[in-house]
Amino acid sequence: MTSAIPLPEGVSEEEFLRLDRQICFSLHAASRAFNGVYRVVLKELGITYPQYLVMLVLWEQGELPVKKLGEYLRLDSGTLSPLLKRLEAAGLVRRERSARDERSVEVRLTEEGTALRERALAVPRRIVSATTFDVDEIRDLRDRLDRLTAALDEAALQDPAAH
Amino acid sequence: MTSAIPLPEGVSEEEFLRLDRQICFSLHAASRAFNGVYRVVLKELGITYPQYLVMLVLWEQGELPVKKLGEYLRLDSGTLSPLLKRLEAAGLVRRERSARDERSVEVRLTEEGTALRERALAVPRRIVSATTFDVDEIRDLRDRLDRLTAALDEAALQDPAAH
DNA sequence: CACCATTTAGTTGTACCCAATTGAATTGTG
DNA sequence: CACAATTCAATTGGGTACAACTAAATGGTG
Repeated sequence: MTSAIPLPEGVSEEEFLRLDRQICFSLHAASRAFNGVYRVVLKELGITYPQYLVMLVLWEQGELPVKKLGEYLRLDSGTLSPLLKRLEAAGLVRRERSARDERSVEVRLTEEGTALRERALAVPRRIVSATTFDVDEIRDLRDRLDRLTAALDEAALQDPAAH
Repeated sequence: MTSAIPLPEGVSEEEFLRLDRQICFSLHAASRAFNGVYRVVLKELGITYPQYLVMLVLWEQGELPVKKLGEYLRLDSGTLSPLLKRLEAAGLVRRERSARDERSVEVRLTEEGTALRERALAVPRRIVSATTFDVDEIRDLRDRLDRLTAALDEAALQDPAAH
C-alpha cells in the first residue's frame, strides 16, 4: 500500500519542478537568514545558534545527559560531542560521567553558564522583532512547519521501501 | 530611527522566549527534515541536495560563471568551489577559465551531467508528495517563508548598527 | 603608461550535520 | 554466573556554510 498522494492528477512535471524548487529554495533561504540574524545577535554572547539551542534546553531543564539533550534537539552525538566540548572550553558547561551509569555523560551549567541567561533574555525579543511577524503569524507558521516536518520525517522512513 | 516593532506591549519576556524557541526550532527541524528526504531520494542519483540545486540551475540556464551561480543560489565561492570540484570529480560538470575574462570560471554540463536530468525528472513529484501539502498550501508556505527571509535579511543588515 | 580600486575564484579556519564505526558499560536470558 | 544483545558517547570521514584572506585579472584615472 502506497502512501496517499494528495495532489491533483492534472499537475504537470514542470509544475512539480517549479513547486519543489520554490519551496526548497524558500525553506533553505529562510533557514540561513535566521542563522544570519542569530549570528549577529549572539555574537555578543560569544556562542553560535546551535550552541544557543543547547543552552536554552539546559536553562530550562537543568542538568541532563547527552542522550536526552539529543532527543530534545534531534541531534546525534556526532554533532553534540564537539559542540559540547566547545561550550565546555568556553566555560559555560561541565561534562561528567554519571556515577550510576558510566556510559552516560551528564551535562550541567557552570556559574558562568547560568549567569549568561541574564544577558540572553533580550535575545528572543530581538529575534521575534526581526521577523516583523506578529504573535499569531508566528504560531501559525510554526504549526505549518511542524506539520511539514512530521510529514517529511514519515516519508523519509517509508520512501526507501516504496522506492 | 529604529525599525518598527509590530508586537503588542503586553507580551512577557517568557512569552518571547517560547515563541523564539518554537519558531527557530521548527524552522531548523523542517530544514533538516527536507534535507533528510532529499538525501533519501537523491541517493540513487549519487548527489547531495546542494549539488542538486546547482544541477537544477545548470539544466535551466546552460553554462554560466561561478559568480552567477552563486547569485542564483545565494552561496559564496567558499561553498561553491569545493562543491563544484566534487561535481567535476563525479564527471557531471566541467570548469573552464573564460577566455574573455581570465578571472571568471565557466561551469558547464558534461554529457553525463545533461543525461542525469532524465533520472532527476521524477524527483520533484516525490518531494512534493512527501510533504502531503497540496499546491495551494505549498505556495502559501513559500510566500510566508520568503516574507520572513526578506525581513530577517533586512534586520541582519540593520541590527549591528542598532545594537 | 603607471597606479589603484574593484572584481572574481580559490584557500583556510571554524562550526554544523549525518552515517558508520568503535569501545565501554549495562541488561536480559539461559 | 556467563554471554549475547543493547545502550551510550565518542570518533572518523564526507559534505555543507560562512568569514577572512590571498592572488590574479580587469578597468578606470591621472
